[in-house]
Amino acid sequence: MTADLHEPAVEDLDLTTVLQALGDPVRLTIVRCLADEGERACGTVELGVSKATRSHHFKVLREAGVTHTRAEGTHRHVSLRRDDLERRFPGLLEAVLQDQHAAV
Amino acid sequence: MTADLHEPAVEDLDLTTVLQALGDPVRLTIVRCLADEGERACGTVELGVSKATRSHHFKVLREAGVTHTRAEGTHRHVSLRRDDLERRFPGLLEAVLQDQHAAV
DNA sequence: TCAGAAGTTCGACGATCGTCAAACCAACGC
DNA sequence: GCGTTGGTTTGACGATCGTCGAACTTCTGA
Repeated sequence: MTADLHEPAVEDLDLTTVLQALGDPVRLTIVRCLADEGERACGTVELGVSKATRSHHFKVLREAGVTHTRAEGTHRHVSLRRDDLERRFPGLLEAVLQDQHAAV
Repeated sequence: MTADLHEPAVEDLDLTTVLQALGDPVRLTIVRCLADEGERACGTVELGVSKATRSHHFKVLREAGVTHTRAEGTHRHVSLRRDDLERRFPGLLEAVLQDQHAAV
């Protein structure tokens, strides 16, 4: 579990990258869950995909700067970088979270 | 130039699809241009890609429901579906357009 | 009538993506 | 120590994507 936990600084957040990160059903599910429940351990989100795939999606979100990951023992606690996103792209995350349609 | 000009209805707009459509540098350039300049003919946006590629990107935006295309002779006039997007995803487009960073 | 212009469509290509199983690593509990 | 648990990494796979040139369609203007 080397895990650099590399997260971009606020000023390095790239809109294209963030939109790409959000433009996936599984990752959108993760983001919604984090928005509702606050910080979550990586594994406690039900996604219907394998461990490896889940890890991959969390990595994409983290590297896009959407989430913050805190290591604690064997667990990783993941949370939304709401303030950072709001500072860099005001209103964006709110708009994405507002959408109820996609809950299915 | 068969061109169905198929555009989804407001209630059929899908967040994932829209975010995917916006998550590309070229298409983001198009959207910004349309936001600034209003309706534009397809070809009058400088993108640095071939005719075929440009046509492809316009198609993606249209089918995602981001743009409206009006045929007039050999030209296609493309415009942002601002109202529809605002109704379906309040604040989303505004947030995307707000970003100045990406102008390069 | 016919040449040209505006867009689309059709392969084709390399690159990236989402997915998985399997192997791996690091911490915890016994 | 040792097995277990939570998560990552590593290929590998098929699918999708962005790109192009070339052929095509449709309209326009001389």
